[in-house]
Amino acid sequence: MTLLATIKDVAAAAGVAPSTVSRVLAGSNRISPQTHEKVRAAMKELKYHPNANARSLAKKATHTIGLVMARPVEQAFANPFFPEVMRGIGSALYAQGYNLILSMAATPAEERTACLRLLRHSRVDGVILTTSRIKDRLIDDLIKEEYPFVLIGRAPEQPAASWVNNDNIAVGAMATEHLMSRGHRQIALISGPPDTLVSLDRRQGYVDALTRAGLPLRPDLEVDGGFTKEGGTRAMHELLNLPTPPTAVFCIDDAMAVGALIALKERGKSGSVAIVGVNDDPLTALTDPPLTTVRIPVFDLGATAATVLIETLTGRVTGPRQIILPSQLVVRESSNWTLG
Amino acid sequence: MTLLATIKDVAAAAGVAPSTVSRVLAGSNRISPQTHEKVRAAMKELKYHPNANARSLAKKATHTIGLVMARPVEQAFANPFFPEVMRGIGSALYAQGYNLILSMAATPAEERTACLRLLRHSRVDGVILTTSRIKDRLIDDLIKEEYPFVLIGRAPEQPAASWVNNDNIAVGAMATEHLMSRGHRQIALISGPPDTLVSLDRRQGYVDALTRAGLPLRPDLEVDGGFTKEGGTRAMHELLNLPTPPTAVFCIDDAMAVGALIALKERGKSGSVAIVGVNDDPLTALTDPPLTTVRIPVFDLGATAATVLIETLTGRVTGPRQIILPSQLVVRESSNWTLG
DNA sequence: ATGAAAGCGCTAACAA
DNA sequence: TTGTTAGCGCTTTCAT
Repeated sequence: MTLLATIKDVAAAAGVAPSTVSRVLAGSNRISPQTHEKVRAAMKELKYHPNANARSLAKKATHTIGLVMARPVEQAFANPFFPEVMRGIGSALYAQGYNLILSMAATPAEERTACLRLLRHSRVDGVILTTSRIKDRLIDDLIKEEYPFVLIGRAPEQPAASWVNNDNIAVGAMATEHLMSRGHRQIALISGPPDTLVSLDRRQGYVDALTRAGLPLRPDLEVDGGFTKEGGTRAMHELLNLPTPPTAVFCIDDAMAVGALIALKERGKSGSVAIVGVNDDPLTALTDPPLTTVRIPVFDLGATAATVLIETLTGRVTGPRQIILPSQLVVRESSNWTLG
Repeated sequence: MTLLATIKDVAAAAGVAPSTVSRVLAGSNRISPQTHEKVRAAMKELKYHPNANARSLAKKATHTIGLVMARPVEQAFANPFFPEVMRGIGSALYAQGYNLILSMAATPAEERTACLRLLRHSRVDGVILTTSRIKDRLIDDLIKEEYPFVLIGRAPEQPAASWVNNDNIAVGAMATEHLMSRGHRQIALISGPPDTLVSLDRRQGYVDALTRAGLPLRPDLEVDGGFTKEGGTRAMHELLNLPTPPTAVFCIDDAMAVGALIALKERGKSGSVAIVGVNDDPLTALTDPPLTTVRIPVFDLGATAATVLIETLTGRVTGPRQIILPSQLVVRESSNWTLG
């Protein structure tokens, strides 16, 4: 602390000009081996470390990206999606020497102001968003103000946006087809709010699969579970109260699937209704019964988003990039039996 | 993007000097209402946003703190402790207008370099560490270089360090006493590596409780589960293979407790050995059987650490602060029966 | 209450 | 290959 050495101190100690030190720092090749050596020695001697703020100011770039996550408290981090996506982002950034500023917002409004603040104050060079809303004011703002960003999800109304997403329609189809292959015909859907794209897309896959199989859609079999465990429990009870309850349920997220399992247990019906979730949360392998689920490449989603953003920032890539990553069905006991 | 307005632009537009604009920005009172108004108007007009880097450079403070987490991949974020502690930190920082730079390291060595880099390059004003090792080189460095930091955990060898911790000894005692109250006398311990303080402290509570009750310590009943689910399963199998197996097991973390439950299920012994975990991971309520656990105030741990760090940075508090937060037993079915 | 001017530590032409 | 000289955008004495 006390008083850190500056580039001038190093220059003086090495008997060169500050700009020469700067060149050494930047790894310029237009520098003689001898001076390079002298400068390096002076740096070591003085324990010199370049000041990132000064550099950012001069270069108009921070080498930092922002990650903004808007989650109501109850969902927050209970859902392991977010930690895992962060790990992916972190690993890509680390590999490229970038830093990560994390901002956790409780509401979309907070998210918007926090995100714009980071960008406008030049604290970050670009941002990664995990929004999933169909209509997003923040995205409009980012495009209007020309800030670089990458979405984890997709933005149907904004063709100019870069994003990386998993194949949510395929996810829904995979889960539903798996259940049909086990003889089910009355397959319910526990989904999330209809203004989220994940929810819509996974439902679409469900609808597609049923339609292809010539099965009718039953609106009474579609319930919103709000992406929470409790919501899943509530939704499952609702379904069980139906005159003709489903024999299988596709839950578009593990948390709700786990909630559904609880409801079944409460009704003494464990194992009599097939359940499929999505995400492959590490703990779902040990639910009772172990949960069949569709594994999303969450880590890769994060890593890819970060990579795309950095490529955009460095100009290695121009124009929007849109990438879809594949998912994979993991069959466990909660659905692995045949109806009848 | 294009070209952002600077303080000079605002000054020109308002017909004042840049320093005056700066004063408005800083909320100085030595400024007339009229000029204040003029300046505010110009800012709005020009969509002015102060540049954080320039400010940091001039003020030698970033208003940003760093959070460095070292976790081998397998533990990483599977353990909900980290997301939750981050939420706590985030909420306190948000309230004070601070930013958070997150750095995820895979090894202690990476953690050390990443942390020191953040500080030395003046990217952050201070850091929060979640280390739990007894002897930590990073902490020595931080103290030597006089960087502000707060630990989540404790640092017995460094009385000058600020930290916030939960009452781990009480945690161990609580769990053990609960098991004794249900008639158990052969109580095993599945712990973590002996070089982590959490592990040692929770074991200490276990030892204390047994000793107070006049029960002997049986070294064969103490197994290292490495803080992972798989480790817990392995450890439980080991215990079950003993000539005199335990009737109850205190696992110092939920992940291992869940692993232990799996081992019991694999051996067809579910419900015949009492299990207690620590953390109250949201998903443990739905294990089979639901897990008794000690709830740690994880969010508060994070929020308090952030608050203490900011108080240190702003000089509101000087000298080390050391805070212990209480935990709470949550009895569920995995242990709630009496040995007969 | 306000302005002028000198930095904060680094980069980037432009010269030499 | 190296040095000189302006900035980058903001804060902060020191005057007035």
